Amino acid sequence: MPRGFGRGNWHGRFRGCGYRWTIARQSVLDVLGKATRHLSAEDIYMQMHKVNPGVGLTTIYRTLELLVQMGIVIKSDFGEGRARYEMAEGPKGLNHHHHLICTGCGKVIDYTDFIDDEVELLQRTEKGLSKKYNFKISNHLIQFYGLCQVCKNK
Amino acid sequence: MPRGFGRGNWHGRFRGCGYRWTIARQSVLDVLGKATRHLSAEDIYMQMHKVNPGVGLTTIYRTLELLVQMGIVIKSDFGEGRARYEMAEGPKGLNHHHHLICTGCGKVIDYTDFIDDEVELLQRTEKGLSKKYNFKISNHLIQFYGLCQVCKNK
DNA sequence: ATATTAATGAAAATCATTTTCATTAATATG
DNA sequence: CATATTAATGAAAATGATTTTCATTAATAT
Ligand SMILES: [Mn+2]
Ligand SMILES: [Mn+2]
Ligand SMILES: [Zn+2]
Ligand SMILES: [Zn+2]
Repeated sequence: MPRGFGRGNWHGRFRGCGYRWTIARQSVLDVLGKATRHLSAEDIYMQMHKVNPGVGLTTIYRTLELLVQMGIVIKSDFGEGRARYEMAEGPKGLNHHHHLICTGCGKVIDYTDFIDDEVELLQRTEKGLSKKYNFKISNHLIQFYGLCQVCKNK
Repeated sequence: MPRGFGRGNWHGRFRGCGYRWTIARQSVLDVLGKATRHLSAEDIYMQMHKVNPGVGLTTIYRTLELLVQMGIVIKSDFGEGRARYEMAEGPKGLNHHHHLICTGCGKVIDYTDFIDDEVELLQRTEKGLSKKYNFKISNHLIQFYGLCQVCKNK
């Protein structure tokens, strides 16, 4: 195993796609892997700066684009004018979920509840829409907006 | 009725909110009212330029912001890096709908064919989420991504 | 007709993201 | 290990949609 590159088989995964395994890429994955929130590129930059001050913001953008394209990271738009990122697969495995967004304070809650119901409905809806509009649906975006507990009581 | 301002009771609606009724605002509503697609601010600017060359892009942005805030216009993000706008209420009355977005060519299809199940599921989900996360849900965003008929056959 | 001030246009600013280009470092090979 | 290849990187500049600034204009009330 190459020195300095520890856990996971990220190295192999990257090499398998023809990409090099670099400090910057490892570091972005480290930061996202430890994150409990949805991070912006700059959030990641600041976290990383403590450990790897040499890595620039540009590289972070490039790395994130790559990770999204590889399906390792999910990019979301919560309407703040900047993208946010999170690992596609949490510690407990695949992690398809949707978001509850507080329009008061910007807080974002992941939810996986009701996903089963949703999946069934989505399949039916997708089937109907595919047929009616001759559309091959491959993905969906579902977000709920409202006020969180804190903002509600103001 | 004030001269030069024809159809609708927009004037009253604006005055009722303490806003003035201007050529620019009328013109934005004219363009959006006639549109059959989702228009960007610049689309509107170009359309309007033929009729009212004096109105600037800045004013269009300001007007759109106002119209969205008044609930007259809906602002959407289809992932192109620019917002698109459409009337909230079509000629046939209220017009809540979702979008099918082609990732191949960018085409956007409105669909209102909510399967009853979809409405029911949304209500159930909103209810469940509200309870579990103490969230007051007021809105939702649902978009399907895929390939349109044309792009599918390539 | 006039006063008030909201609305506007033009230009500059903002700001997240992307592009450019010279340099660095990951990898393959001997 | 040394070296060649070239993907990856950092810094600085560019991009582009949207917003802000500020002096001017025009909608409204009187
Ligand atoms: Mn999430
Ligand atoms: Mn629409
Ligand atoms: Zn909140
Ligand atoms: Zn298409």
